[in-house]
Amino acid sequence: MTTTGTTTRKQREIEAREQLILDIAARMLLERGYLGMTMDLVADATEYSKGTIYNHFSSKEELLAGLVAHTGMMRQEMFRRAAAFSGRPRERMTAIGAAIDLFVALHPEHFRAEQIVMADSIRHKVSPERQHAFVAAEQGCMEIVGGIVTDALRAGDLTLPDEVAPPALIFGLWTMSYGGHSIIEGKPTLAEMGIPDPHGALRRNQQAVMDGFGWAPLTHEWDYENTRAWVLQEVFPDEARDAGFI
Amino acid sequence: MTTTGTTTRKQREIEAREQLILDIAARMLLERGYLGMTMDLVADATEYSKGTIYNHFSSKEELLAGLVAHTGMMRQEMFRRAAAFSGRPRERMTAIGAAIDLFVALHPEHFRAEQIVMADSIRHKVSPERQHAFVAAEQGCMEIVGGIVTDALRAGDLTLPDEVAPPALIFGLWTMSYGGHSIIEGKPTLAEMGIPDPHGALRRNQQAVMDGFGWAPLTHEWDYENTRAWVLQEVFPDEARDAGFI
DNA sequence: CGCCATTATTGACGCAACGTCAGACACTGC
DNA sequence: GCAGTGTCTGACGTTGCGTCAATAATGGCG
Repeated sequence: MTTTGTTTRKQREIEAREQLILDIAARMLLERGYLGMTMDLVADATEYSKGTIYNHFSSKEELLAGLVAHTGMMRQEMFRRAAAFSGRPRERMTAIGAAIDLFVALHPEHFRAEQIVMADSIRHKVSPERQHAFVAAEQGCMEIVGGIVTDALRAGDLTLPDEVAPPALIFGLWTMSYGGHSIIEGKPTLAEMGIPDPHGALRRNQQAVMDGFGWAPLTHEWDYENTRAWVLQEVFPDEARDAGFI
Repeated sequence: MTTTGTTTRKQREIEAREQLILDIAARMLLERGYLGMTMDLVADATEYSKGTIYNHFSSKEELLAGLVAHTGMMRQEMFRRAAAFSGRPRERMTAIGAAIDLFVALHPEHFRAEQIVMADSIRHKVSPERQHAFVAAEQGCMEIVGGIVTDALRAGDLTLPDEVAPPALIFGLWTMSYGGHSIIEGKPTLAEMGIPDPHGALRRNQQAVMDGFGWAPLTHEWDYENTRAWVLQEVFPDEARDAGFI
């Protein structure tokens, strides 16, 4: 038998199968919810037996955690590309916002899986290694965004009061983004409540947070919707097309 | 047999039992999570049989929805009292923030139950009546907050740009609050990420949103932490004591 | 090529939890 | 006391998670 590099044919087969399981589980989670995603159905859909599925993921919780870790890494990669956008720090933060919107559109199962996995009762069944995988992705995103804030402080575009540390500002944008996408996903009646374009409202509110901390240039001095359009076109052309954003 | 008013002894017994079931289910949901809250255990803990539990709630999902409806009504009541605080509109909005913090501290199971119930796969198993119960509570809260924004606009404390409707501003505060409490609950490692006081950071960020829309008086012109302390003491003395806030 | 050791795969099985329902039970009016 | 009405019960059918003994595939070696 020949091997290519350091991986045998068998190892590559196993890796491909793991990807297949994740893809099918993701679709099933979206279409049928957590309870509707049964290990038997996953086994059937992949055309492997239950035992084989359990060789990859030792429990249903591990499989979910695998989903979160996988999409979490993709998110970090999208953050990295967004942060590399050349422009003023607040434009780069706007690019991060665009990246999140795209990410949510392309991987709508991520937040749902994350919410389930984060519940204590589920999380303590997940192996430390896999937990570390998605915690690291989260930390990575925080650090990327933290770098943008640092650049803004250095450039003099932003001056935070003493009682507000940079991570606290990031926390504000994070909470709004997280809550916004959770609510948009969970409440189909926002339009009846007077919010016909929740995604637009979310963007406008995130700009308001930055305005509130005096992060230059302010909303009325700069067209950040234009920056966003530019980011979608230049940084994420493929993703924006796939998500139907352009 | 004698009856008091329009309710028989039996009816009152049933009502008290429903309350008992809800209390025990809430505690169990908190301590053991959604999967750990089994109908058999609820039956055991209440010292009734499973059949009797199912006379009150026709499924586990209905029981969960019952929890959400129950605490949702309590939340609406707390919003009502907070909005009645006498002060400038932005102070009253700050009072709403304090009410939410107290509510989350006193009923930590609410958001968790709500997230579970809101997943499509669960929600479509819940009876329309009970769904209406908690949608109505949500709408009620929105209307109360909407009234405060309207007052602010009338008083001239707030002027929104054309593209931002009042519900869109409320949406911003809502998403931040929802996401904030979800994240605080779900991520035990915020301190390691540089956010040692997430509740404080959340409050500061919500004030930033209002600052961002120019809602007078701005943060640097008014001590809203002081307003909050006053609200806790005057409007919610009992709740603040129970939650350990004062 | 044929043989055996090792590894991978399978699906029937044990167990736990949801929801049901036939029968036991309690209460009321006569 | 007794019939009738409404309430309560827990054993049972079903489904889904996770296991493991049996089976199949793989690969090294004479």
